[in-house]
Amino acid sequence: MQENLVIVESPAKAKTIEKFLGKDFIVKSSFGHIRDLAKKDLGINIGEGYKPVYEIPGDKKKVVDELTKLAKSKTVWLASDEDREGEAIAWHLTEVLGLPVDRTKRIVFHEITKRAILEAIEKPRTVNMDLVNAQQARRILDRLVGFELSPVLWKKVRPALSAGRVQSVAVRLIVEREREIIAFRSAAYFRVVAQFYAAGDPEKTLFKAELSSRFETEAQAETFLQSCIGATFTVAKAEEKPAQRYPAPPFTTSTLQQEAGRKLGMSVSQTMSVAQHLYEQGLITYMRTDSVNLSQQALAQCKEEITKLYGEKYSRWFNYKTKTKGAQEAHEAIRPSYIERQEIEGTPAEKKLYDLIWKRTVASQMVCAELDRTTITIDMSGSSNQFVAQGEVVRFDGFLRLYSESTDDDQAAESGEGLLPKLTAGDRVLPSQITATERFTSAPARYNEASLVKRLEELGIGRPSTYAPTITTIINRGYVVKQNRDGQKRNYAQLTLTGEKIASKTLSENYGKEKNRLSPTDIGMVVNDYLEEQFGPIIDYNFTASVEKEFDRIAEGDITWDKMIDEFYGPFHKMVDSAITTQTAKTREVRILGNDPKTGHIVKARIGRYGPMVEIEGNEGEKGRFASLKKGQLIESITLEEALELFALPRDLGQLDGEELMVGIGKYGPYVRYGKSFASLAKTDDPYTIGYDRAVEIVRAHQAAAAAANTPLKSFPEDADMLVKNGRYGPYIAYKGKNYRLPKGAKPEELTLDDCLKIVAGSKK
DNA sequence: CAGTGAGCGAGCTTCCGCTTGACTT
Repeated sequence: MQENLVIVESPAKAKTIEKFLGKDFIVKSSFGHIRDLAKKDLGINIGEGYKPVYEIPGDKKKVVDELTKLAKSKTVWLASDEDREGEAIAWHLTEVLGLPVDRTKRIVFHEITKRAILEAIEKPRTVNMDLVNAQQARRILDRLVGFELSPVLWKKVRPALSAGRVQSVAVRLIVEREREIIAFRSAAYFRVVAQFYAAGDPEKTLFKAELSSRFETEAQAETFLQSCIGATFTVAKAEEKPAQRYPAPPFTTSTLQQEAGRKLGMSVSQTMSVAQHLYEQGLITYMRTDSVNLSQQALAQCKEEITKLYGEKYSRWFNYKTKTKGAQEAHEAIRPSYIERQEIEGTPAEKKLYDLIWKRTVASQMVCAELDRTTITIDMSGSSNQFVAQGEVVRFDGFLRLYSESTDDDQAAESGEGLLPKLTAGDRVLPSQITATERFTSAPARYNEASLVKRLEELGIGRPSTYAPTITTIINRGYVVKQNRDGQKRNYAQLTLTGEKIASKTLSENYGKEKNRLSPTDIGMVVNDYLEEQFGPIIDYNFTASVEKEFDRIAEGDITWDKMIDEFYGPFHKMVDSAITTQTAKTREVRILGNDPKTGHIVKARIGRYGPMVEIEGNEGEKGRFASLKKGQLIESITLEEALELFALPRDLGQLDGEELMVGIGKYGPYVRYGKSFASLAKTDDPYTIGYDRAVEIVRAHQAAAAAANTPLKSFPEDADMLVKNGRYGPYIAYKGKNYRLPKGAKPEELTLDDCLKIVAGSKK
């Protein structure tokens, strides 16, 4: 019979720790928070000093019952995480389990190693109420903001919307980036690159050098190329500087999300779900962390592994310090549980993510890469312009042997050059070719999920456990869409000087192609503008940082939580009152796009009953024509041309089997209609351009699928009511008007009537 | 379910952070 009960937050952690502690200890998990503010209403008694009303959510009752039972006969050790939230969990446990706060043992450790845990057991403390109060203040403030702002939006904009300290800033970032893009005007310029070789080099080995100035027009570029004819080129300066490159620190939640996005193309929530699997199998440490710290044990294992793989000179013992604003460091960095395990079994995604974590962790303990950076500056006769060649040579690879971090900046790759010839000042070089290429300044990039997380983290907004859910929320509320955009074609000019001849040609390229980028919707923009206007201080980028400072003061015991909340709530509630009594948000604002060239009537855009739309006004007393905007189009930025295109639907494609074939966009996306049946277009089909043949193909496939869906996978002569069908979520059982899912691993074709009846009976609770 | 472009109005929606499964026809 165990004498001791240790309570941690995560069940996987409980299992590990139980092994370390021996049979006098039973280790259980609270599964995170066990109590929260009442779900209904505000859950805060404002008149009674903001007294919180706590309740145990339905799905936590079972855990709490079990813990309560176990706690009765044992010494309880509260081992929730060492941060504000963890301290609050410990306190809620004392309250709910009826334990004395001043005598219950509270222990903490930030690495899950036997030594760390045994040490923690040696020196228990008690619950730190100042820290708990800081958490209560955080919780109450978030509830006040969320539950007072959201109803204002229901009233002034549209029902079921939401606002909050974190999500509203996330939306704001995306809206402001979009406005930068809308306001951006691309400018063309000419960039000149020469291919030189050293005079007297029999091999004529070419190297590239770029002109330090750029030209605004093609004429200027051409004049410059003319001036190159017959000019002499002399090395003015050749510098070689040693440089070092450092490995990146081990992964936190945010950096893991970024790298998995860039290198593996995984979404933020995919990354978290795969990481969760790895964690549950004991393969990696906890995946929701803001710490870059590695345990002594992990450091030692890295050293051993690096020495084994590459030799001791590649190893460097280095522990990183977390710089992130508001980091709470309750855990280690995300690393393999056992560094010596270089590969794992699992799904392809699990293997790839594990490999990424393994490499990043081990590389963080490797020595710097040693580089030589060479810069050669070249003068030309008759001109003050200079060409500059830059080269980088890796003298010693160090950590690069294993891992190199990706960047968000696609253009960085363009500039990296290799080896340059050995040259000294005064050396002559000869141009083999000089080209002037038209380039264009580009608008700032839209955020993707990971770069948004990165930005939020920099601002200290949100926590590792909320990054993925925050993105889901702003998408679900319809504030933001994640989508791909096709690139557009554009032409650019290129002038090439070879010998004494300048050739000119026009080339074309694609630009602006985007994958999984976030952009605001019209509603997102309206809500953002409204919040900015009425609640500016709350969605200020520094709001979280400034309240965090207050929470820290509460944690230090300098101020009381209720006073802090009171000082916040007074002015905040005034803003709410004034917002409710003043004008509504600008949901009905109309933007005039121009005139329809066919009728001369005004074309305008606004938010209608069914979302954003464009309208061509009708004649006096007549209705106009309406069309919905496409996903990703905005009232603020749609052009007349784009608007007119939207009226091309529905399109008549001709006849099939004596029925009309029409293509349109309905509530459920693009469709082709034949007679009374509808078939959805594939994602890759464009309703504006789809042809007759492809439409027929879709109709035929739809007819075949409909026929297949009506044929059951399996039926039984003994019982006509029992059918195994194929549905959206795979095979299922249909029996007397109800559907039942198959147990995991069941093969539909092998099921007997008896099996099916058992499944039906078993699913009834 | 498959084109629409007001205004009678019940009752509902909502926050952030901790943690995992359960479950969708």
